[in-house]
Amino acid sequence: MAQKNKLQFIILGLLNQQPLTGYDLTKAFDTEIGEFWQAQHSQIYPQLKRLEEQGYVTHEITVSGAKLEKKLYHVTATGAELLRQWITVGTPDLTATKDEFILKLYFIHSNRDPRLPMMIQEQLRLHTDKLVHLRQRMTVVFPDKALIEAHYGHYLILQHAIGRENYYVTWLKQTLAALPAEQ
Amino acid sequence: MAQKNKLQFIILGLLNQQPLTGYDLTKAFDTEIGEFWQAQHSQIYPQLKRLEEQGYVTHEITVSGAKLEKKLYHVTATGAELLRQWITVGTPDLTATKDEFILKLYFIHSNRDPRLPMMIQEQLRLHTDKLVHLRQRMTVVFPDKALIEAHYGHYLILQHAIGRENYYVTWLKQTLAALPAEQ
DNA sequence: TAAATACATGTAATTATTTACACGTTAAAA
DNA sequence: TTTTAACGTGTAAATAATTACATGTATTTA
Repeated sequence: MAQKNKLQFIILGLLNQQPLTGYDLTKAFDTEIGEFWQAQHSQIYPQLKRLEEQGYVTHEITVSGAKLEKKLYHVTATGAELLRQWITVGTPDLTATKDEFILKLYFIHSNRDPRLPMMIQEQLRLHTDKLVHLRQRMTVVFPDKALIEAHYGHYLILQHAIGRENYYVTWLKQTLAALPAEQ
Repeated sequence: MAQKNKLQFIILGLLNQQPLTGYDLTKAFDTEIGEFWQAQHSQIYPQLKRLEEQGYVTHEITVSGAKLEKKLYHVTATGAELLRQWITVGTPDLTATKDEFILKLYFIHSNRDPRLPMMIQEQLRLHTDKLVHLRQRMTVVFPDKALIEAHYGHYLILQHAIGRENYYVTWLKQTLAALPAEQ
C-alpha cells in the first residue's frame, strides 16, 4: 500500500482551505506544495473528476469575462471527513528520496576522481539557489507572527525545507573542502 | 526529460563493480542504494533483458548445487561507456522529496491542533530508528580508512544520509518542544 | 491594435512503479 | 528429516506520473 493516491488528499486539503479551479490547483504545485509533491494538470483534472464522482468534491461554474467558464471546486462534508482521516492515521512509511546526484556519487570510487569537484560545485550552486529562494519565500509568506499562527503547518514545512537545504549546502561545502588538492 | 530511466544506470553502476544476478541487484535496493532509490525485482529483470538487447550487458549462466541456474550479468565496454557518460553529464534537476508526513503538516493550520504531538512523536520514532540503523551500517561497512578510500562515493552517501536524518530528528525535537503546552 | 503571456480545461500516449501471480531450488534450522 | 527461510527468475495487472496533443479565452504589453 505504498502510494495510495496521495494526490487526492492534497487536492482535498487545498480545496478545504478555499474553493479553487483545476488551474489554481496546478499552480499550487509550483510553489509550496511543489516543495514536497509534484503533479501536472493532466493528473489533476482527471483526479478532480473522480473525486466528484465519489462525492468528495463538487463544483460550480463561474464565468470570467464574456464566456470563459471556470469550474470552482469545493469539498463536501464527506470529502472533509476523508481528509481528516488521512491526516489522523499514522504515517509509518519513510519513502526514500530519489536524488540523482547522490546516486551518481555512489558509483564514484575514488576521492581523486577528477569529476568530483565539478559535480559537487554544480550541486552547491543549485542547492544554494534553492536555499536563497526558500528564505525569500519565508519572508514573503510569513512577514509576521500572526500569519505563522494562522498557517502553522505551512510555516513548519517551509522552515523544514530551509533547514534541509541548509544542511545539504553545508555538507556539500564540507565534502568539497575535504577533497584532496589537485595534482 | 524528467525520468530518463535512471534504473538502467543504477544497474550498470552496480554491475560495473562486480558481476551480479538479478536477485543480487534486487537485494542491493534493500541496503545502501535503497536509501536513495527503490526498485522491485519485477522492474529489474525486464530492465536487465532490455540492457542486454541493447548490448550494454551480457550474462553467463552458472549452476548452483544440482540444477539451479543463475544468470550472472556483467557490463560490456559500451555499457561502461554509457555509465561514464551518465555520471559525467550535469545533474541540474533537484527532484522534490515526496514526504507524506510533511504533506499532512501543510494542512494543519493551528499549533494547538491536538493531533500534532502524536504525529511528530511517531516521526521522531521512525527517523530516530533510521538514524540508529544508518550509524550502525557506517560502522559495519566502513570500519577503517582503507575501505573509505576504496569506496569513497558510498562513504559519502552514507555520511550524507546520516546527516540528513540527524537534521530531521533535530528539527522534529525542536518542533515538538516549541508546541504550546496542553491545556 | 497586434502579439505575447497567462488563464483555463481537457484527452492520449508513453513510461515508471507497485502489487500480485507463478514456479522451482538450496541451505539452514528445528 | 522435515520444514522454513533464503535463493533465484520471471510475467501480468494495476496504478501513478510524465509528456505530448488539442483547443480556446482574457489580459497585459509592446
